Amino acid sequence: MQKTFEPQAIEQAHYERWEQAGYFAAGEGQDGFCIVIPPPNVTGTLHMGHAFQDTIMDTLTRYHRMRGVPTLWQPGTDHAGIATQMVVERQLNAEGQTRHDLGRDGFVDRVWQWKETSGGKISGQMRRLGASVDWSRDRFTMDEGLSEVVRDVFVQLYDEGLIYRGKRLVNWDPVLRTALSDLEVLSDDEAGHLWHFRYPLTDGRGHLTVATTRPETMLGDTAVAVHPNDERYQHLIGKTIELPIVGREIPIIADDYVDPEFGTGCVKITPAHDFNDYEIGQRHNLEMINVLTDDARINDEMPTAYRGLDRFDARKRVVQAFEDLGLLEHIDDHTLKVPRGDRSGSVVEPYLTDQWYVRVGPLAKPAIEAVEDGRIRFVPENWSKTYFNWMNSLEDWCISRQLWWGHRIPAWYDDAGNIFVGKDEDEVRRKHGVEASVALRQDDDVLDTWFSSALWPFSTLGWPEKTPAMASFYPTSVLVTGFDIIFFWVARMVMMGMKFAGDVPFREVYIHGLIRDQDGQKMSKSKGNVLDPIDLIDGIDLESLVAKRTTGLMQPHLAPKIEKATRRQFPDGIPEFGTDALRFTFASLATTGRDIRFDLGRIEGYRNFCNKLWNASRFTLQATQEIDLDTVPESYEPSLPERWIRSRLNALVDEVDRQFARYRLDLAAQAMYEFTWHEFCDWFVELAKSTLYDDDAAAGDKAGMAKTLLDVLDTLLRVLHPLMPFITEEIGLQLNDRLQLERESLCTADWPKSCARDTGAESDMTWLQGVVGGIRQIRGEMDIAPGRAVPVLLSDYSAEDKTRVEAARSLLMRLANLQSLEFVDTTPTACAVALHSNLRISVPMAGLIDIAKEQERLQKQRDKTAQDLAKTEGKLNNKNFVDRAPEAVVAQERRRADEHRSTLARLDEQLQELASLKD
RNA sequence: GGGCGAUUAGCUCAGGGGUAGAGCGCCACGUUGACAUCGUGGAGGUCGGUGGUUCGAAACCACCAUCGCCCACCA
Repeated sequence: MQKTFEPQAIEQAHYERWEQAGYFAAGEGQDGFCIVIPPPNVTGTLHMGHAFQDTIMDTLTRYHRMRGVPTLWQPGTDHAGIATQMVVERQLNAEGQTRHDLGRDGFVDRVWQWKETSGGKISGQMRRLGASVDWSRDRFTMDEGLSEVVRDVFVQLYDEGLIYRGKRLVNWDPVLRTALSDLEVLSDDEAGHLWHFRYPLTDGRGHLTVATTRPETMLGDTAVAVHPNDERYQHLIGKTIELPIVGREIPIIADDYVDPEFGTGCVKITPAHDFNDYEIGQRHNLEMINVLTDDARINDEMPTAYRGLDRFDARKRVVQAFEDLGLLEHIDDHTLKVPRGDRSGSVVEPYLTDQWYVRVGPLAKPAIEAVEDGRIRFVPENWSKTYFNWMNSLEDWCISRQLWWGHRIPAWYDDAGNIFVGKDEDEVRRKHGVEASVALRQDDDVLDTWFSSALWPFSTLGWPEKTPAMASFYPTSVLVTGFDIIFFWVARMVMMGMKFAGDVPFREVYIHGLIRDQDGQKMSKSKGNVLDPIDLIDGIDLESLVAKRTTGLMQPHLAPKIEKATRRQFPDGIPEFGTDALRFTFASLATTGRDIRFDLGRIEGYRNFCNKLWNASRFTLQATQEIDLDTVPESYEPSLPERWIRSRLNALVDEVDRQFARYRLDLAAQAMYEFTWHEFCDWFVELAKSTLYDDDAAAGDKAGMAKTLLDVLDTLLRVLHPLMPFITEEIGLQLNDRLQLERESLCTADWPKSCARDTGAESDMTWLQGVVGGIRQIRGEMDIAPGRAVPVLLSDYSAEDKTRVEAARSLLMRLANLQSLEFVDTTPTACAVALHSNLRISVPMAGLIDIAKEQERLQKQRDKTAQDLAKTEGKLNNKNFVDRAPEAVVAQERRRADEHRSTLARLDEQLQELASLKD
């Protein structure tokens, strides 16, 4: 074995072997464990969030696979309608073309081509991460099979009246020229103005003043509203005004919606361009006048001077017109929520169009109940609140998009405008009796990407066929995802899963946090703080990293800033950490429901951990190399360290089981780290040396120790495997020969069963560690060179102390590097002393110890003990405490007080002796 | 306007009614035959504030402060 662990040397070869051997193939049988992957965008690449999520899913999957249940981690990718279409359109633009040059079919072909070249990137990255997905089941949301499921579901929902087509206001993205769902619109505060316009009364008796943030929409005003109880305007209700510029006479109406406190208390009503105004328009039967074209220019119905103007130019023109007419009262600065499309970033317009909707009410009800009654459990629990919050106030879901890339809506129209819905044109004609002579035209729109995503848990498992996979794995076990798509995805999967697959899509939803950079900033290309998980695995030099971060920016002027920050943060680039270290880091950071700052210090620490494990294994193999394990005597009785380490190992297995069950990968990782480094390496390996390196030790004892060392390492590797598959595989296979195992991989090895603890061994070892600790403390604080052996005298010992020392004499000698270890009745005055319970451990001073230094050291201990004693006595002197606290607690405090008193007395005694020595 | 979360060592974070924990960083000593990506020892915190419950609160409750996120139709 190499002296240092080199991840690159082993990772990829192991993965290829695993994949070829089919270890990740879906198991068969009942009660399987299944995770469906949240399908990443097929044209994207994996970012830190994916890597984090994949680590969690892979760890859980590997864990359950080792436990022997049928297991499936279902992989796949999403066609990501808008995102993908934009990527390809941008490519076309770069070639001086638009999608319209190619036409719909040509463009879609082009996207498919891009999908083929790009799709492999993600699977390559997932393989690097060690993801144990069943590649043979890989799916794409626009696969023929999945597309058919989409059509089936659409048709059934339509037939049941749960999908309908309707003309109403939608969120319209005028750059992409498509409708968006409410979720795809993000509203943020932006600085704007509140314009105060005068609208003259038709009767010529003055005017009223409206305040608006959208002057250009006044062209479509069909009323002015005031609050019914607003005394200022009572006399105006029912009158009309003459709309400036347009000259239309429109009514003044009363509606509760108006807040008299805001603005002037008069609101212009534009039902075709504002959601509230739309509602008011419905209530008052107002005309809806559309002002805009689909790319947000003033349309040809409007006064000629405005036609064709972009909405923001039109705004200026309208304001100017009011000013010219003397009707502009004043302009206030005003902060308002501006709705923008999450993809294009353009300001979204409420726009009157025909769209397809899912009637979500009937679907939401069972989906709410499933979480209420615990058939679906959120982890952490509090996310269910977020879920309920949203589910209880659902609006119908606009599912049509005016895009080319996606599932085309299975609806056809005849020339009369009749709608026929069915799987395909043939079926439509049959089902609705449409003659071949009647021309049918398919709807141009495609479905919202999330429509197919909502079907993912059962469409990937083969629904509507009664496949073995459906039988074994539906409902799936757990959905692992971020809180940002609870609404987009989780809720919709629950609704669709219950409606179509007849049960919840998953039993648990594990919600993890967002990966942020070291400063808590969201990672994004434009901030230039993105880390590529592969770069953390393989390392990357500074120049490549700078280049990567500064090319392809949407805002190239940010490049110098990004470059500077990158050079400052990574002066030497990023070193190679390896996949296992990255995975272990993710797991350690996976605490409940909070965002994660990715700290390079952590991953470095876990790379060191890999190296530690590697070297402990190297030791284990080397030190036991020459030993024939068959020579372990049948009567072999394991030594204290062996009994102890096995007991501790059992404790580890229990702990890891417990933490995996509650998705606390951080605590599981911590337990693994603690055991591996601080119990196995720090203590057991050192203790084992006492036997293995002792020329006088019996051959049988050596063989026994060797066997234990190898066994424990093997079990440990299996415990670590779900989190660190590569390094454990590499070492584990090297143990095969020694342990006469025939396994080909740890992927399919048995998960260790935990056994009973050996409490006697654990307390003996705790005692031993205390004694060694006492001596080491003297050594450390007295600056005695580690290489220098010291004599130790023991006094004030109990019979148990004596037995324990004799049983562990050689261990003590080695671990504390002792020259001698003797029991004495009285110790010489000139000693450094450590107290371990009642046992007095003395190191004679001659040549080793400075009296003043020892005095100082003991004084410090004395102060600390006196403080603790005071605290304890304070409690015991409190009558309430003694009367009301549980007996065990009181007894514990009494014991503690006794110990402190005794320690204190003996420290004082020792201090006096040192003082007398000095005189 | 509603809802959620955070506040613990210099940094990043666990914990949780019974004397404050880890990793990293820091200081000291160290080339002992797995590992300097290491070993041993050490320093470092009135657990955001104020009240309450309790024999006992860093933990539970209330309020407050600061920071963050989500949802919501104020023109």
